[in-house]
Amino acid sequence: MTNTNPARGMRDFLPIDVRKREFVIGVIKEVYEKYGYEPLETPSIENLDTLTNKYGEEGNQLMFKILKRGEKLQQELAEGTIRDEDQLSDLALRYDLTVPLARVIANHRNDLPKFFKRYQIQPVWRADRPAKGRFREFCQCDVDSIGSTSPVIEAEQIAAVSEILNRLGFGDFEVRLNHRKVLSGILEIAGVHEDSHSDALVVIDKLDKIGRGGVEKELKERGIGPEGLARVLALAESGTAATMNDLEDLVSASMVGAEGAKDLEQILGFSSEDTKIVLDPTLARGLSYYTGAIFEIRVPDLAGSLGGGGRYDGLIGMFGKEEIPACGFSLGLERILVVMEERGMFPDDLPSAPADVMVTVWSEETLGESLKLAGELRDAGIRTLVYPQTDKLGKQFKYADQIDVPKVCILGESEIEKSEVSVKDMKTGEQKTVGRSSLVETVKVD
RNA sequence: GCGGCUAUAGUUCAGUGGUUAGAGCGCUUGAUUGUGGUUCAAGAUGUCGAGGGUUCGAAUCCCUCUAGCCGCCCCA
Repeated sequence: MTNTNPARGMRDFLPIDVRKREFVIGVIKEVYEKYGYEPLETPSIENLDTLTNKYGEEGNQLMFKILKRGEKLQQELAEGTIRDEDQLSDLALRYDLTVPLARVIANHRNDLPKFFKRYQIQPVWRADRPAKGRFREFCQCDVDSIGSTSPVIEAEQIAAVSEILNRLGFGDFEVRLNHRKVLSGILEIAGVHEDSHSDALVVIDKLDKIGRGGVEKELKERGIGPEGLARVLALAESGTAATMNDLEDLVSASMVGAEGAKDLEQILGFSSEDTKIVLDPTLARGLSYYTGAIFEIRVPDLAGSLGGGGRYDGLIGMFGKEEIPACGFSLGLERILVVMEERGMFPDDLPSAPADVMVTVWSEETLGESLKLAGELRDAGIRTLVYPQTDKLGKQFKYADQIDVPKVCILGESEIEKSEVSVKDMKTGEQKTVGRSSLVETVKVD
């Protein structure tokens, strides 16, 4: 027998799972729409060139690449033009929704408004090792604003995401906020050579996890000198939650650093006091395209984040046309679902039955009559299911019970004779017989 | 990429070297030829994850592989 499990890190969604996903997606869409973001969809597959070198080394490695096909591949193999692994593929599954968006913006600049706000809820793929809340196919819920460098954008996105999480019932999330320019400033002051900045950032990001000793070791491994080391470690000492003043002090000696701090101050100024925003000078984020503010959503239950994002003013320009500023935020649907599942946060009224009413079948001869009755109920907007074959009534009821249908219409010999229907409420066990004309009303009443 | 745990019926799991591998739940049938949930009776279900090894004898011990879960790294 063939293995019936889905491929590693992929999942099947049974009806109840889909209901839960759709409930969360519904809230997300509603809020995004309310803030004036427009829907966008892009293909699952992109040209490999579009995605390569946009995310940093890690991203290149975790991309699902698609083999060249047919004659093209055969020919190239025969000719020996393919020399390494990279040349075997020309397409890849998208790794996130931001880079495809940047491609769309560069491609459709003239068809889109000057300031373009879009949301996009679609799956992305990463060849990562599956873990709690991490899968190889997962759904990202992105919002991005294109065309403006104003910190209003960041504040608005933080507000929208916070509203979503509040509406879903998360009371304890916090938005962690930092700025790539603040990080650059810190590194500049620390005397870290610009070439080592990205390496150093990766290490700084780990401060809260591997501690001072670990950071010292890793910085050394990455060839960052002792004088830089001391300054970067001072950052570790400062802890992760900083005040605006701490932050300004930290970077005052650097021009870029000060710019970043000023940005953050404005973002905070534009944000509601109800939102818990924590300045975290050690937050770095792995994706290489960020240039300005960066943020992340944390909850205590998860080692990872519920979502993250930031400003990427240079990415669209990488597609060879205009430089266009942009900023975005991504919520991880499965992260949200994992926590909601653990905490039992789903509402009780998620549909659990495939229909509101089931019609029984008495015999082969009356099957048509049952179908006709179901048609009448459906015309009245009632979700209706017909037991698909003749069977003992007991079995039909047992099935109705199993699938959790609240009401059953019994259309038996005697009912048909008198042009009546018996309606049984499965919860109370109550049953009454009514004329066909008043059936819809009877079924609709709770 | 590193470390740990797990894999036995549809499912959750018990079974730590000895006859024919068990239980709860679920499933099938009947009590009940027009009525589910409760009850009672009967019944079916297994390549013990795969492959190799040790042994008179392996679900059980050893090795390899595969898959899943939990930490770490990284990420949504």
